[in-house]
Amino acid sequence: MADKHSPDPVENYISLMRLRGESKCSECALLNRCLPRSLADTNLLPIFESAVSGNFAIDAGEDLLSDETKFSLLFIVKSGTFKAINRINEANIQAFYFSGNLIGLEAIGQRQFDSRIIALERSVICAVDYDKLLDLLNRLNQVKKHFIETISLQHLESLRLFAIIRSGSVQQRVAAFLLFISEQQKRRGQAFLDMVLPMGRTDISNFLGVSPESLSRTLTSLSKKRLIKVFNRRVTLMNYDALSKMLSEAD
Amino acid sequence: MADKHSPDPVENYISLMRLRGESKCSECALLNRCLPRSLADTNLLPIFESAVSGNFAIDAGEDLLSDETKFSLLFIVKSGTFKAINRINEANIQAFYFSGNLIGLEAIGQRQFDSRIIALERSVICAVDYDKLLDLLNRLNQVKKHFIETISLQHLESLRLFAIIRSGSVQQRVAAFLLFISEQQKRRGQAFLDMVLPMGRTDISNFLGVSPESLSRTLTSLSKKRLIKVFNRRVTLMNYDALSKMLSEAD
DNA sequence: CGCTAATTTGAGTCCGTTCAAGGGCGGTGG
DNA sequence: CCACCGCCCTTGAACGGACTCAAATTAGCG
Repeated sequence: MADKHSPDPVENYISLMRLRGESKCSECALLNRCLPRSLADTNLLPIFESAVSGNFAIDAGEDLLSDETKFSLLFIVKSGTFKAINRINEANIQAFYFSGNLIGLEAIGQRQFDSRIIALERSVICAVDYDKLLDLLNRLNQVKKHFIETISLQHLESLRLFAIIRSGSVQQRVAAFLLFISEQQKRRGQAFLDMVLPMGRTDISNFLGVSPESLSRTLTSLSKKRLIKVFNRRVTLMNYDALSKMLSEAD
Repeated sequence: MADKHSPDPVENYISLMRLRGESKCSECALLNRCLPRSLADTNLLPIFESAVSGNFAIDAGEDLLSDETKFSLLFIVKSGTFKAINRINEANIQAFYFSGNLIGLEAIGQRQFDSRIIALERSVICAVDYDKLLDLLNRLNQVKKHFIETISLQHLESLRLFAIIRSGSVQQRVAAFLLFISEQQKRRGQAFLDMVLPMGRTDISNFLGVSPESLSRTLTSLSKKRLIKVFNRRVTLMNYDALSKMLSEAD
């Protein structure tokens, strides 16, 4: 397969992890949107922290893990973006992960990842030991609740994206994608009409199940309709409502 | 919207539930494939059973719940089949649920269902109180593990179906669907080459994001290639390997 | 500044949809 | 038991959107 990615991601992150000692949730900017959010300002936070293996940075284009990585760590994206590509179909992007997202929820059940996870830009990751976490849940009832809810919400989000992308025209898919990215930014408390796509056109088109050419044409078409403005990877939503309406309308 | 479905599903299943007192997991044929499977032959089973609200039957075409139903119960399909259709796009089938599947995992996070769930044939449902279950998980460590793994696996399954359906041609989508159904049968311990589709052509085509005509043509085309045999809703896989290969090949 | 890879644009083709009509199955009532 | 009817599924023909192939332009990077 590809020869560009790190030879042994598993070993890699363990060594990389040592580059940063920072694993204090109390000092993490993400705390109030993360699994232990209910523990802020309580004396239970250190209990959760004992499951945190550490933080580390990863460069653009580097693999976080491969489809042969055994599952033992859950990753939280502190900053940056990742893409998941499938082993079976290289040209198939399974998901994107943004700041605040958990990576590995789909791997819990089979104790094995089934996709390569690649950083799209320099990113920072927090690693949580799953077995330790599972044990701690009994003492951290709120975290138990949040954890299960998080998996559920991520599942729901997948289903919704699924529905839109499956049934719509290229225009609808692209609109849905832009709104999806916008939603991610909003969740992070950033401006949601002005955005910089962290991934290239090819990645987007693969994700949408569309040819890159069709994507390109659609973007210019939406620009001409004054619904968006495109400048390379910088996209501005000029008419949010009109874009939203496109999703539910016939065509 | 449609006026055919039960006026108030929430009230409905509570009354229907009384029709059957059977809520003994120990007497359930599904036990070894269900959440409390690790508790079989232990004295912990009654603890789990205390979260089971009851069993009830539901007729073909009836709603199990609507998109306005507040989430409080998790449903386990004891027998039969269900489809989930989206509120926003009536013609969009979000998922199928088979014997052994859990219904409601996507609703946990937002405490609200977002699709109508309709029985495709006469089916039997087991209802579990989610909050009770959550409390019990501390005492039932194995169930806690299984429960989270189940959500994870269901999520993974969605992602995989998603990937195939999104990227493939109609042939690939149809092949993937047939293999998916086959997989379900296998999981249930039934013959997996010979199957009866519980849903109509329109439901399948909606699920695959394809016109009913295309689906029909594809089925006859696959028949002519001797890959399958179709007789109404009865489908036989004549060449399992060839069908599998179709998923990964270019076209 | 020049290279390479990514993106855009253009033209032609094909696949899947749409629209329309014909069959077949199951249900209902005589 | 059989005839009728409605619905679902299949088949056919024509259209259209998205893909493919090919070329030009642009961005990113040393």
